[in-house]
Amino acid sequence: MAIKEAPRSYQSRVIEEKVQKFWDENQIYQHTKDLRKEQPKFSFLDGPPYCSGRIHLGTAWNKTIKDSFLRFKSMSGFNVRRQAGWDTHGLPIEHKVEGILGLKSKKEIETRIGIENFVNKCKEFAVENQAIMTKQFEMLGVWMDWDNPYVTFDTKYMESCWWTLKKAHQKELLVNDQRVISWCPRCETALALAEIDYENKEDPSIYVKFPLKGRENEFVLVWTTTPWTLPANLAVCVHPDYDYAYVKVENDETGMSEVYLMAEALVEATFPDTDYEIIKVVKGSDLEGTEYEHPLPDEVPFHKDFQHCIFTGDHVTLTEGTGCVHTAPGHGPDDFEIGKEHGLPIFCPVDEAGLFTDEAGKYEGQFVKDADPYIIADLETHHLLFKEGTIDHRYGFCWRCKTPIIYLATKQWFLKITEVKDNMLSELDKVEWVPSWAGESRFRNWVENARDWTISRQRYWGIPIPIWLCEDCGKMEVVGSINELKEKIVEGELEGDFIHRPHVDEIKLGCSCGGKMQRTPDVLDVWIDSGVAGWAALHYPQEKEMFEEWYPYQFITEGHDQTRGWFYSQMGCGVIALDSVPYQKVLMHGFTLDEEGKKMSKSLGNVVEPDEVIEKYGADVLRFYLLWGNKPWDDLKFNWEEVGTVNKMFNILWNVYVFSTTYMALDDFNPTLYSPDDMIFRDEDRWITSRVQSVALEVTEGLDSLHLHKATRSLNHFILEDLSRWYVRLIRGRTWVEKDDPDKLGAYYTLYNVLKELITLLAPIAPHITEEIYQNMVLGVEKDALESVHMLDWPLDTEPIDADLEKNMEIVREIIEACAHARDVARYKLRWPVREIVIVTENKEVVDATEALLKVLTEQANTKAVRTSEEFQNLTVLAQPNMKTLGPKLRGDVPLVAAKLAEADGAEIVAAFESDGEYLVELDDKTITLEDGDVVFETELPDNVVSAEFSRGSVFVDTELTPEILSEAMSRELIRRIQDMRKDLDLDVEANIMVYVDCSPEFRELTEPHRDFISHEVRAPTLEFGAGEGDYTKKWNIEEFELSISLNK
RNA sequence: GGGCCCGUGGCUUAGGCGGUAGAGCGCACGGCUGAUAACCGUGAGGUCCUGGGUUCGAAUCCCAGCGGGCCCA
Repeated sequence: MAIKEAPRSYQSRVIEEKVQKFWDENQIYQHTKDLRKEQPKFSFLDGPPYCSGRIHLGTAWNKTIKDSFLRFKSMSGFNVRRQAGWDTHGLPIEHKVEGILGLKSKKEIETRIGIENFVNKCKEFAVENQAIMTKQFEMLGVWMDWDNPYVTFDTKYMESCWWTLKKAHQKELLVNDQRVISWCPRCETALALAEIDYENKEDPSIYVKFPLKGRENEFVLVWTTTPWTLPANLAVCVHPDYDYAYVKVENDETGMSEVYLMAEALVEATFPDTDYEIIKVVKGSDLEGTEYEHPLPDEVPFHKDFQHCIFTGDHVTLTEGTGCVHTAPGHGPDDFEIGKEHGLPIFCPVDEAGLFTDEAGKYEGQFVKDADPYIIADLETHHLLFKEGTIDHRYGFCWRCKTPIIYLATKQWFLKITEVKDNMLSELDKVEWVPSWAGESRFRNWVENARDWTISRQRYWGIPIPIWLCEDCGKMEVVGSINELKEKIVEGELEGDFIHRPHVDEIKLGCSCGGKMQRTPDVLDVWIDSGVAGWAALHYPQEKEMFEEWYPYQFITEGHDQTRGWFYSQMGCGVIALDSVPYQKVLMHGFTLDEEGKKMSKSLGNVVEPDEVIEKYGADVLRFYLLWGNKPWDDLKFNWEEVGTVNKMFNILWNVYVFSTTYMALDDFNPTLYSPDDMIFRDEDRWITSRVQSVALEVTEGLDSLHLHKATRSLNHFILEDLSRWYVRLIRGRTWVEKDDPDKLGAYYTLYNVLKELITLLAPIAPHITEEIYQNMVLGVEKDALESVHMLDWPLDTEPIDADLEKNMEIVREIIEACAHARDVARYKLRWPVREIVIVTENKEVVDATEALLKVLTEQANTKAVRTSEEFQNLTVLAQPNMKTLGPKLRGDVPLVAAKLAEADGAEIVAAFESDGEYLVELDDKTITLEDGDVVFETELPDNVVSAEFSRGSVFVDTELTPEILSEAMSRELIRRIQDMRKDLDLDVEANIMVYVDCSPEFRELTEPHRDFISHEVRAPTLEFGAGEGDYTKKWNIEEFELSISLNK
């Protein structure tokens, strides 16, 4: 075994497929888990993705966070529970299946297909999707228990869910009640708040006149955007504390004046272009009990005998409308409350499909939204429509079929969340949130506003509500387990998929009264399904052992949409079932948006598939990008260019790896054969070793605190700046030495250990490339090493960290970069050495750094000498007469003095002023005394010096071309040409060649002194001057020299 | 209307316990050449959304507003 030379280019897909196959065939995941079996537990609960068919970028991000963090935990010595979960029930799949089967309505499910077939199809669909999505997650490199996931349709899982409901019943938190709830007329089912999407929608906006009883031409003016709810109007609400005005207005149509009752504050906005007169103002409370007539008594006969009047309520606002609120207790939650308070009937002339019933009189049989124009027309006919327009506002839609929701009064099952809200809030305080505002502000706000939870659904594919009601006495029984069901069964059998509909519907239980109990036909809200995952995944309470080991969970992470979703449903279910919140720490992550910051959606056509990214750049690049692009809790604007940038980083990492293995393979390097005493380590070796440990510290802190972007940024900086751009550059010369040179070995050894450390740190985030490098490089030489990089212990060793050394290197790097800049200005090539550099600084740190890393500095600045100084002494000082003072004083002598000053050494003049306070100029006939201020000085760099500044000083580079320098420069130029030709021939790195240089005598004279050096650098034991026969000959121009080089293999 | 988050060069962003604004990409120019379909250097480019306040000093803290996003009424 030995380190093999790595493939020249980074081919992510090839590597990733190979690595995944390796994991698979060798059960690496299982082995990694086994390795940590006896170590402290870390329990994690996977928020179950919905089996919709394909993962999207957000799901990929979610699982990447989970996988990276859990791999880190595992390497840090924890026995991690990471069971995958799947959410399978509910409307989304029912819809897909309806589509597949060509069903158009809920009714057709029962009449055309039958519930059993439908439910079977739904299950089949979920199972297929689960398999597809599992493959996608595996391709992303996610390690979870894919073979043993929790699935919400699993019988044991459902049993735990039933138990939860039974607990709720025992605590009297499960009630059946008539309330007004959000309803989807397309799916014909109740919806929970979490199942409503809000989007903009255009609706009618109408002002309706309700005639005040017993008054001629006086009306209450009400505003509504849902004309179809007017047939159910039973009252008008006003705010007790606001002022209400009687407004007199001329009716253009009839020419008669009419009086409208409305909130005074809204009069101006309601009559922007009309003359009006306020004839009276009263308090809202004064209006209580005022009677009015329904506008459509002929169309809806119900109203003929009903007494309509005005009530007061604090829910009335003055933000829009008229301050007189149309109230239909059958169609609005607030209205419902008002109705109950005043003993109104809950009049709801609309059926489950959203069609008006016979109670709606004229409108019977019409779909409510379709009836809007007819109702408006009827109002118009009665001259009761004051104003008609449209409004664009936020409106709720069914989360699955996008049908606008309506509010209906129906009997449903509820969990009385309002009664456990306080417990939820105190449990919330025990949870650690990242970021903290996610819990302390956002989630708290949501819980504080919690309402009772509508958990019954009039659908098919879901966990059947385990409630049986006696047909005779009405007694209610909540079944909490399968055994309990078996015990109480009197009719029907437990066969087939007995726990799902329709089989469960056929099971009847015996009642204490002697009657039979029939199951309530509803299924559960799917948010209950996932809400119970904490214990249902462990089959608690049927099985207790795992529960005791793993509950509660130390960590969960989901997107911010789960504030109203899983964070909440788990909290609610947990408090109801176990009086506790199931999770201890939550990372709330963001959404993936498109490049413009818009939501990705099929209709916008801006969806980026994870597969697409993996295909192009690989899973590691995608994973790294997702954790690098921004803070985890901010929304991520997906950006292809940025992915490309990450890809570049991986390429460079690969290049470093190729570089390393090329030489290590060539020399058959094996770090286990040497002890550090056998090798020479230079400052740069100690530096990179220190650096990688500092990075380890940053990565650990970043991952630990879930500031994942800090971990990736630290790694990114290290790979690019420290390792590739600096360390490899510094050691390049050392790798080009033959034999087992201790200095070269020191570089190899350091490089090897730094790379090993780096891939260990990177392994949780980029599991494939690191495994590939580990398999070749580490397992190539360390025969006793663990079989996978993911089994290694997390490396954290602060001992090699040398802060001074890191600081010094930073300074020296800056100086070297300043030198490069100076050379650039002077157009003086890096390849040519310089005589001297002078670092001018008053900063002691710079002087120290220069001394400490002199060798690095000398080599990289390509200079023969380095000097530090507090000032640059070789400046030429130019002295010139100060015309302002000397002009009047010397007059005609000025040019003479100027000439003398120009000849003189400026530095001497400065010295004279400093010592004597004056300077004497000898003219032919007299001596002139110049005082301080009579001369102005300018400094000038000598011709051969260029300077550049860095943050703590300046560098002066002496570029004078001495014969020695030129000789070396030409030799290096020659080497460069020969190397270039070697590359043209694609020679092996270690291949020897013969070289003939046909050039002028001058060039020969310049380069010959370095003949041995040249031979060595280009691996040419034979290096001759003069024309020679070669396999490959090329003509070159170097500066003014023309030459021809021939190579022989 | 309420809650939360975000607003920093053309793009993506770091910083955010107050002290002269950092980076990457892109662009322009130059360089390097055995890691090289790489790489390096330099440069241009910023009212840190706006307006107030606190302070010797605000991108940072406070208030108000504007714009965007999410969630809810």
